[in-house]
Amino acid sequence: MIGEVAEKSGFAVHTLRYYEKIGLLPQPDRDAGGRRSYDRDILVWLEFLGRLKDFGMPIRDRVLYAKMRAEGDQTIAARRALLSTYREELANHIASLTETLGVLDDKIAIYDQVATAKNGSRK
Amino acid sequence: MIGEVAEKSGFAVHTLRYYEKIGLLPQPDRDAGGRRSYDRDILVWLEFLGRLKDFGMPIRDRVLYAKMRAEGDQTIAARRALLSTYREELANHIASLTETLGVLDDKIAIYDQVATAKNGSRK
DNA sequence: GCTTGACCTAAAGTGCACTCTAACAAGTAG
DNA sequence: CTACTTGTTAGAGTGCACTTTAGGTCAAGC
Repeated sequence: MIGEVAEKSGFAVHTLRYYEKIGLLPQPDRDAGGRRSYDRDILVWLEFLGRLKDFGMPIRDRVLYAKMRAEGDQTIAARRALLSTYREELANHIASLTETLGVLDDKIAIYDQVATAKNGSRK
Repeated sequence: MIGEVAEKSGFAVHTLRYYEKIGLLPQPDRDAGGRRSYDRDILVWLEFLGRLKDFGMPIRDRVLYAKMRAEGDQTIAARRALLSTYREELANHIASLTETLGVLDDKIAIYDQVATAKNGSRK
């Protein structure tokens, strides 16, 4: 079962066990042979964790978020606050990356100009 | 002099020496006491390196780019190709981050709804 | 002349986030 | 019955990008 979740989620089997150990994933049920048997909604959670990871939330805070989530409704305000902080950071980051995209486009355009000038002068 | 560049660029002194050792920065001139004396345009280069770093270009490729740059015009096509590859990657990354921003906003909105429902039911 | 502070080098250490190893168990196909 | 696959654990190892340490030089101020 862990292999299947690994394949569908894109995380390695090792990574799933590691995530479980550090508290990012809930302790799954086990089958008769002691193997992990996951709920289907684990994939939704993993997809969300992947997003948190992709934009740079450190694993520490992902763990914190996961633990609060496991504690239920009384942590909603704290979870909202945590996500809000990262939401702002992400918005700033996107703005800065968009600027960088423009810088790269400018650079590439300049390289093209240099190349064209060379071809032109070579006639 | 290295302290001044560190302060203006935002990179630590140690990091500047490390960057020099791995070939990201040119070997600067030295003064009588053997201290690094940088050209003013080092700051422009550092700012660009910072951008390459920020969007996730690994140091390996930053070094490759720096080395090609040092080799002069004959590497322009290769440099253009390298930047183009990362430009595409960056555009995709920005798209995915923008999607994630939406996901976060949705989550936050849901948390707000839950909080409102609670206050309402509490009367 | 001594201290302070900025600089120097080479090399070891750090923190993050996995990733792999070793040694084993259990179920399945031929 | 044997081989193969998939799973189990604890703990060691890896790669990246710095970051710190150890041990030193040099110029300026008191």
